[in-house]
Amino acid sequence: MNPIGNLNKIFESRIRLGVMSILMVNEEVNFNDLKQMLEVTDGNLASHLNTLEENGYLKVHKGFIGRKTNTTYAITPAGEKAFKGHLAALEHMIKFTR
Amino acid sequence: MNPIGNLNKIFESRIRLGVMSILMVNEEVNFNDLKQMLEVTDGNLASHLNTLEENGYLKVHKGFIGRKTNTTYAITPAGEKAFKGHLAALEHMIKFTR
DNA sequence: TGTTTTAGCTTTGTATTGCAAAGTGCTTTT
DNA sequence: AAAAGCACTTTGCAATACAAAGCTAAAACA
Repeated sequence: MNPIGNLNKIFESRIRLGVMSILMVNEEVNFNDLKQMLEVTDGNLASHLNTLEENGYLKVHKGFIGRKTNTTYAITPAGEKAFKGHLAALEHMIKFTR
Repeated sequence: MNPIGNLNKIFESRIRLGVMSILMVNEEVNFNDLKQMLEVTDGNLASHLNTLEENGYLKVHKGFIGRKTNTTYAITPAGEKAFKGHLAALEHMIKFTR
């Protein structure tokens, strides 16, 4: 009945939506690449990554390339489940409009 | 490249998304029915309807049923175009994740 | 060796948004 | 006459978004 009842509040942000969809197709992506793909400021991206991590949807890996720091982000199983649920809700809503 | 570049800012709100998807399948719907379908407070709904109207996505018709007021809402051509564009962007994003 | 740049943040400040609750005016129902 | 419903508007607060600035450590450059 309610076409929006199953949408996930966390994924109402365009940036968080973008992060998740990028990480669904790329096993892990570093901070800078995400920043460039989404065309956002670094502070803004960092805070969205933070809320995704706080919700258990993302895991962070602080590593190195050679001796240069390289922080990568990847989706957790919980994140994948939540995101797929959200996409299903969106698809349902879209079908509802036909 | 950017999976979220074509999303419409106006439709990032779950309630506005809900209003639009309801009005895509129902030619016109009155205030109270929208309120019940979306399970929101009247003030909250009114303000979202207002922003949709301000953006030219909705037209409002203040009429009567008998002698009782009945305000109905319907999508404008611009609203339909914008919403379809947003759905296309969402579908594109969803496909991107496969 | 000193200076600048880059990566990845955190902090700060502002502006916008979301929302509930209360108030309003008109009408209908009881 | 009183209560309730409809369709709002207003108020006020809390959460959010975002840019900009600051910050640390390492790297690249001169």
